[in-house]
Parts: sequence; C-alpha cells; structure tokens
Amino acid sequence: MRITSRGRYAVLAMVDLAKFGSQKPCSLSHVSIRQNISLSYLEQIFNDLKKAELVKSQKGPGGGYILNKDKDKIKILDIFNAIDEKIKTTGCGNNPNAFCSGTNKKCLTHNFWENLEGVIGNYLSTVHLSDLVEEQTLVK
Amino acid sequence: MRITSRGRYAVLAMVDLAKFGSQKPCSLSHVSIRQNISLSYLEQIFNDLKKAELVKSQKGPGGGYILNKDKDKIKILDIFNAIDEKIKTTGCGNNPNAFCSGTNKKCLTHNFWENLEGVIGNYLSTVHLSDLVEEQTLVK
DNA sequence: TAATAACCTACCAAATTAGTCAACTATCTA
DNA sequence: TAGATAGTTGACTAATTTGGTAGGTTATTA
Repeated sequence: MRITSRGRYAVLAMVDLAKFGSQKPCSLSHVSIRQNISLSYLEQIFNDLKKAELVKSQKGPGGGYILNKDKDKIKILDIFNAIDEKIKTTGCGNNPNAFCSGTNKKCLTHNFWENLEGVIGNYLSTVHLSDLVEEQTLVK
Repeated sequence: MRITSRGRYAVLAMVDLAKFGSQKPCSLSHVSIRQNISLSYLEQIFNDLKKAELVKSQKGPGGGYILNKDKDKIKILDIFNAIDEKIKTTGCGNNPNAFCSGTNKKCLTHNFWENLEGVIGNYLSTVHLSDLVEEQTLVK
C-alpha cells in the first residue's frame, strides 16, 4: 500500500505552485530547486497537470506555470486523477465486467477492497490545495 | 496508490481459511485451487502469517493451516503487518529523524501524507476477518 | 536576437513484483 | 516401516514499474 514518488512529487509541486505561483507564472526550475525534484521529471508531471487543466503555462522569459483554478477549488484527488495515480486495491481493476483473479466471479474480498478505495478517495476529496498551503506553517 | 498482489492474496487466503479452516487444518493446495493463487506463492505468504502467529501449521496427511485466533479477533491490519505490506505514503518513511526528499526539513506535504496513512490504518483496524467471511454471501 | 522556459521524445538502470523450481523435512496412515 | 502428504527453505527469473537522464525543438519576450 504505497504511493509513487510521481504522486508525492505532483502534490508537493502543486503546493509549491500554490505558494509561489498563484499570482504570476512560476518556472519549474524554481520549483525544482525549492523542492529538490528533478526538472525533467517535473516537466513530465506538469504535462499531465496541464492536460487536466489544473495549471496553465506561459512560455518564454518570465513564463512558467500558474494555477488554473483557485487553490481552494483543487482537491488532492484531482491531482491524483490528473497524473493517473490510481487508487487501485482490487485485483480486477473495478471493471464491472472483469472477474477477480481469473475466476468466473468476484472474489471473496472484492467488496472489502472497494470499500477501502472509497475510504481513501473520500479523504482525498475532502482535502484541498489551500489546506496544505496553510498547514505547512505548522510543519517543523 | 496500490496494494500488491501479495497483500491481496494474503487477505483472500485468510478469508478462505476462515471459511474452510477454522475447525480443522486446511491445506494450501486447496486454498490454491479455490482462490486461484499459485501454491508456491501461498507457501511464502503463509510462512509470514505463521511467524506473526495468525495461523498454526500441521504437517503430514490431513494437515494444513488453521487460524490461531478467533476470526473476529483478527484485524485486516494484522494481516498487512504480518506480511510486511506497509502503509507508506510519506517520502521519508516516517522515520522521525529522517527528512523528506533530501532536504533538511520535513516537506510541505509531510503532515498530509501522515494523515492519509492514519485514515487508511484506522479503517484496516476496524475490519476483521469475520466481517469479510459474512460479507461474502452478498458478493455476486 | 539571445536568453529563457515550456514541450517533446527516446532511452535507461534499478527496484519491485510475482512468481517458478528444486530439494528437503516432518508426520501421518496404511 | 514405506510411502504419501504437506510444510519449509532458498535460489533463481521474467516482466513490469519506477524514477529518472539526455537531447533536441518551439515559442516568447526583454
């Protein structure tokens, strides 16, 4: 039960952007330095965030990325979805037509895993980017 | 955010055992067939479950594995812990002395990830093996 | 027009996962 | 007591995922 670095970086970078790029564009090289994340890797991640319309980009000098919505309108779950960080605990991938573990029916634990996904998804829907920007002052 | 097959199999196999092996030993070859899990892989998993004293083993004909506790005393979290299926969302591994992402302090999102771990761990503590054994009659 | 910064594509190495295979040991039963 | 059953252990491996790197192209603006 773990999250990928990609997911962790995406959330971290978005919090950074909410702090430093809510008014004017903020370059990824700055995010890269502040948060210690590889620039090329950030570029890949922001490609996806842009497709999901969570951020806008501006090329050229003085350009960079800027939030496309209010930070209290962006859920952490939105970020997960944007970069395809799946909440996936079932074996069948939640496809209603698929069956678990190669058998001809849902496995004994299917409902349990779906419930767990619900618990996680629900939490990620309640937390917004703005919550993390404010909270970080509490972090040592 | 996903779980490994190992974790999924462990829970599934324990539910199977709770159904078929709460009175007398149940061989892994039977679990293997019923749940469509590789026997050798199950053996590795049950090795860990045994070390954690969630199951007992009995060699020889008529032997197999049997639950070592009441099924309503075994939390899903216990199974996760037994097979070392970690709930790990932070980058620093929750080591209080470690820092996130190579920096000299906790990252902006550290508290958020710890809270998420709490939400998941809490849910896994509330569900017991007995809940899944009963629930499966509802599964199509 | 030079510098900046996003954009795009290909490639790669390490780690993890999900097993397989083979040999061995203990125990029960016929 | 022989043989079948069933757990135990360790080595190995193929496939996938992860976490990048490298290099170039395009757009913008000072």
